[in-house]
Amino acid sequence: MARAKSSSVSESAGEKVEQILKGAMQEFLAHGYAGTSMDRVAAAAGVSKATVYSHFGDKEGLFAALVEGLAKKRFKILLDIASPAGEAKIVLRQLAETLLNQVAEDAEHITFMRMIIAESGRFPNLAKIFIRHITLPVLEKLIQYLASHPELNIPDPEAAARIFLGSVVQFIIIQEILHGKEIIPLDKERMIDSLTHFMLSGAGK
Amino acid sequence: MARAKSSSVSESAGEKVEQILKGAMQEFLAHGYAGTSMDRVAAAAGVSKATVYSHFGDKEGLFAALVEGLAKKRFKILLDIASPAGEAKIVLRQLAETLLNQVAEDAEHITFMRMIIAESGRFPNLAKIFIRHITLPVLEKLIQYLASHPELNIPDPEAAARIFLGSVVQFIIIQEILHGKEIIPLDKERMIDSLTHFMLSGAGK
DNA sequence: GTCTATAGATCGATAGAC
DNA sequence: GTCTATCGATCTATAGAC
Repeated sequence: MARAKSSSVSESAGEKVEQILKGAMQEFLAHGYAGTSMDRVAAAAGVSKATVYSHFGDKEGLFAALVEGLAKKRFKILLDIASPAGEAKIVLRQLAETLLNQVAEDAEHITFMRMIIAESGRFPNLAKIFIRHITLPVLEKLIQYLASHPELNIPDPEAAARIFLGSVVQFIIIQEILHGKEIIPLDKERMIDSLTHFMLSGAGK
Repeated sequence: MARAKSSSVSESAGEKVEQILKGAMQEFLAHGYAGTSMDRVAAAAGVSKATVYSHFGDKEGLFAALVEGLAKKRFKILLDIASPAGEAKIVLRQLAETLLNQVAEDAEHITFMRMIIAESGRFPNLAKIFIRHITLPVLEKLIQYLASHPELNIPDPEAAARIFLGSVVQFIIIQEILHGKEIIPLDKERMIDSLTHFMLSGAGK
């Protein structure tokens, strides 16, 4: 019952590593990089501090490993969202809807975004991992969609995709991350309606 | 030459206070909240640590005073930008242009935005000060402008204003704060063109 | 009011036993 | 590999001299 004290078998291959990553994620998301101590990471992971150091070298190495893993996870989620099919009016509406509902309600995602921005000064490479693995693929999918539907009459698909996703993400940042919904409330549906309205404004109807 | 050792006159009313605020801003912008020590603030301000504490109580009080001051300064700058006059096409283009050029090139403003987002989890009130003093006034001016020009045929000025400013701000966040311009470069002019295109899409031309 | 000096806690990182 | 114990530095905050 109590965990094997281990002697030879070494059944716990990457077991402690995952414990550490999980505990570290918890602490970094809660307190940011500078605000997180290695003692607390070790405690949250249920291992000793020395074990943490033996696996990840130092605090920065642990943080980098953590963010890369999270970015890949988020990458998957968002790419599933952005698989377009059907009429433009419906596709665009659904994309905005899913982003606003899925992301805005996901507290961990919110906190993750906050942390990436927070540490983007000291850790530019982590921000770039985020851009490369999350922002860029979603943007590219949308650009491709807009460009392959000439009936929409969009003069610059790349810029339009930026406007579309930028509006949605910034809405989430203001309402959720910066707690703006208590000060400037605005229904998600109205954002969705207006976004699709502008995107379809050039269509022949 | 050397500063008066002071004995009675007390010419330095809020002199040290301003020194402290200046030094603190420097340190907080460079290292974030948790990453900044009161020793370094005192050193950067050229005063003793005890003096810092006597004026601002504790670290959080100092941070709050700092952010409130910055918010008011930013508020002024952005409100000057958002004073609309003239034809819609030109007014909107100029607003986007000024925001993109003025804000994107202002390293201090970039860093300030990063810090506000970074600390918005632990210090929600600071984020709210930012929203109330900066985001809200600019948003309101734009809403008022859009609403008072019915020839633009904008169905929901509040949502449209969000889209306009959200696109611009998120563009700055991705390109500048998250270092995205090295990965997804995009000319500001194309953003401006597309933004005005969408906003004017309902006008009778 | 402003300083020096320091208390008391916590930090990142490591040595050494097992 | 993983642990305990600890080092030396640094942290926030304060006491006491001037």
